Amino acid sequence: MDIEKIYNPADAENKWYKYWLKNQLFKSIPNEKEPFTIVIPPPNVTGVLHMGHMLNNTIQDVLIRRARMMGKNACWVPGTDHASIATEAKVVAMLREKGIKKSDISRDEFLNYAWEWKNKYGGIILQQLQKMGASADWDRVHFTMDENYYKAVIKVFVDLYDKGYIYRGLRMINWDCEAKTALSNEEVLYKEEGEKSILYHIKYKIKNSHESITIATQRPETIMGDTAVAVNPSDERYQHLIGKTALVPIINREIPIIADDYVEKEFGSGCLKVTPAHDINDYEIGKRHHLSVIDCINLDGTLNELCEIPEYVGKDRFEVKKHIVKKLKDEKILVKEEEFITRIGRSERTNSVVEPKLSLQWFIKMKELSAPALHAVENNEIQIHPAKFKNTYKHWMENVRDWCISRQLWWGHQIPAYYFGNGENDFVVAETKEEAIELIKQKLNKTQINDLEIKQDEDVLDTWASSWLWPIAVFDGFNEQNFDSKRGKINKQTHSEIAYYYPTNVLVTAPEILFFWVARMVIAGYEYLGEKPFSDVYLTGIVRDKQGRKMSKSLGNSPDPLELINKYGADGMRVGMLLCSPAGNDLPFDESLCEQGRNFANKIWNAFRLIKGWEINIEISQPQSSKIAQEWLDARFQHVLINLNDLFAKFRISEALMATYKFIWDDFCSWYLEMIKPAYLQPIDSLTYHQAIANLESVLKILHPFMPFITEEIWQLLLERKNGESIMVTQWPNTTAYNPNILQQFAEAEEIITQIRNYRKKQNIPFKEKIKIIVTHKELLNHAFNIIIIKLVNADAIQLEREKPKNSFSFISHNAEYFIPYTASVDAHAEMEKLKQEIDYLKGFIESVNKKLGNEKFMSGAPSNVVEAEKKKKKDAEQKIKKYTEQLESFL
RNA sequence: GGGAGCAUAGCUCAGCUGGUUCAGAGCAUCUGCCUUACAAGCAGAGGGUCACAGGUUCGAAUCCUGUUGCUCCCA
Repeated sequence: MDIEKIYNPADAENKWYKYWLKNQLFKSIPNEKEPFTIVIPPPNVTGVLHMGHMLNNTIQDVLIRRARMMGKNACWVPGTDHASIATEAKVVAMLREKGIKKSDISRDEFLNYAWEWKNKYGGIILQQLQKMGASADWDRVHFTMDENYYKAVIKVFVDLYDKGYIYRGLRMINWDCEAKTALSNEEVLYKEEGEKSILYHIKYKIKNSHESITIATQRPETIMGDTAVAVNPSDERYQHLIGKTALVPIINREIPIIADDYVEKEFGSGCLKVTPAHDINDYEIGKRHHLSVIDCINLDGTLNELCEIPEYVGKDRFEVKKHIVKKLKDEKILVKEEEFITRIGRSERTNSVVEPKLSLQWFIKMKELSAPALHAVENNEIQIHPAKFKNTYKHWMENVRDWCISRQLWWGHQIPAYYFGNGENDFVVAETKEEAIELIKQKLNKTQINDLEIKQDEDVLDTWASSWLWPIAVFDGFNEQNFDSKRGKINKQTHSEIAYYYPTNVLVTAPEILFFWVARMVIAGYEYLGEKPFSDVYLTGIVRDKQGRKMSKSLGNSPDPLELINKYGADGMRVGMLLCSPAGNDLPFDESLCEQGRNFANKIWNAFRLIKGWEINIEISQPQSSKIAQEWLDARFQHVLINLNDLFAKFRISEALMATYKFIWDDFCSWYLEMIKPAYLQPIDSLTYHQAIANLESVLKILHPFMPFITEEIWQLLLERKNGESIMVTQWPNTTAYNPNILQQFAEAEEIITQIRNYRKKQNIPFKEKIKIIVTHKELLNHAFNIIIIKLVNADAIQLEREKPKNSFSFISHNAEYFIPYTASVDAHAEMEKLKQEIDYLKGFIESVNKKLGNEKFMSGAPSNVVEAEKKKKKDAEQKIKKYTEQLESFL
């Protein structure tokens, strides 16, 4: 067979991915096997594959492929997330390019465009995942706005409302005046270095007094919303003013001067104007002091009539700011302008300055609902890897806040609340309009309500309020037949898919969404099934560039994963990704890691090429060296396999890969293949050949989860395979008892070989030149690996001689002394110097051991095995000294 | 401001309840080699006051305290 010298991944990848699909090897349907389930963290439909996805999905694929080989019914459910805000922004931008404004079209028209957009671009990322070899069951693709999923989300809203967990309440929210939407905290960005702003010191007159008080603010445009002035209760400067009344400049409204601990004495003038409608802290102060709330800014950022200054009404907040500063200056009320650095919140999407705003929003009460989720992690029912995130999770859960779930957007699940009047309670919550009408009738005690105009809430739900149902909804867990709407629970046993796949096994995701998503899935799982959604949570690292910056589209510092795949192969890329990714740590990604992966692929390819290139001669019998090699490799493989299984169990994926890597490169290629390799152009015996093939097959199996393509390619070429067969459905090797002695013997041989190779190198003895090895102890002739030593260092034999040979290089390995007669002139002086140094070192070593052994406290305090070990160290060192001394003497 | 975590070789990290797995791995670097599977390779080598300062102990990278520096979360 003519095999390419260099592995070419592109062809193999296409070929085998198609083959896997064609033979439905990723497909999972419930059967008698034990399930192993992973639900994908659904990527945004707006997304294209980035390095974070790559890492995340590679890990999932590794886990799922291994589980499949372990004989489980492996089910990896793929899908995407509708990403309310991000997608709506994309669609709005797309429309803008076409010259269409969102405000000019109806909700339905907009949604048509949005669906069109989703259908066109929403699947790209899933196709990209196929390039990296994702073995997901593509018949199970889900989308958070699929018909059934949508219904589930609405059902859950209604259910939680009926259970009393959902309420409508006034809250200070982050408002994006440009996008006219509420933002969650995580959608508000702050520049790391802060932003320059000006702190204005403004004089407020005191009522019935000639005195005034100077407040400091960076938002003079909100003074018309002031309802108090606050000072620190311990601030001596202002003691006498507490309880008096101040006058808001320009409009002269009377407001109290109050004392509150929140005020920092050192900041600004130590005196704070309180504007509860426009600042979150002020809002809290306002609540403590029962202040009124004057909301003088409109949703679009313009001022309204509540500001009491007609010329400002309808003007933008920033424009008003300019006017007001000028006016205050003119009236000499503005006494100081001070530059300072502050954190200004900006909308992630529009970059506009976020306006804190009081608004009626929908909330989920979290305290009670989340209690089981807290306990599940506390008592390790759900394990988080790495465990250090357990604390973070606990802390968040213990201080959980109510969840604002409404978003002022169109793309998403429209809130199923129906209003029939302007009163605060003139609404009902129902899954359909028809049901809503029935409820309204009941509420109003009427049989006909034709005259009423019924309007559904305009807002949609936070995206997380749909994706938190993901592990249940992808199995259609909320369908009518199995959802007990009286209890608000899913009947697990009557639902074949849920009963089989739920709870899933592992969730692989980024630590950033531990709360937004992971915690909430756990909450939903316990609420609807009384059970956790997954047993293990594997938190990946965050992929960063070499400078430690997070990879992001805006920075443009993320390499295109598809290009990396083109360059290094999907397998190479996967290895590169995994090599640098211990769980939960940042991983500074570097392309050279993929290169390492590619090189590794090539290494295996060439091992295959070597074995396949051998010519078999059935006449010859197996040499002893190959027999030993096989025995050793068997033991070594078992040793590694046990370790590997353990690492997988602990989710130490990058270490598992490294263990596999080292086994293949060092043990299999560097040692085993060299041990059995026939002399140049010589044929190999049949037994060794077939053992080598079988060994390579085992190697490919443990490598398959990491490098699916090349392992399939070689596996298929290695032996004749039937159509439809694949390495991915072969059985993961079993662990069996193994002989640890042979590992020890190999370690000894390895040391001897290394010593001899070093000697050759130092003396410049070419490998072709045979050397002689002499021992003086008969039992050394019995070492099992002697035959291998002879082969690998090209010696003619290991000979026994009665006398220690003079004029020889000698070394000690595991208390055995070996001699190699000098072949050329050797610098005797240098050799003696080296021996002397070695002896000096050993003497010092013995000295330190003696100190320990002479220490009575050590002798009585340390366990006996430690004392024994010290004694042995001493003895070994003494023997070495003796031998070196003899050698030294042989030079004289 | 509150909380959590981290600091070990040039880089990325292992190192469990203190003691032969105790200072380790991979990459990078350096030195020889285009040796007959692989130069995307082979054979070797160098490289660390385990952040700093104390303490506990017969014994500390490991436990305790403090200091410094970094990261994350919440406000």
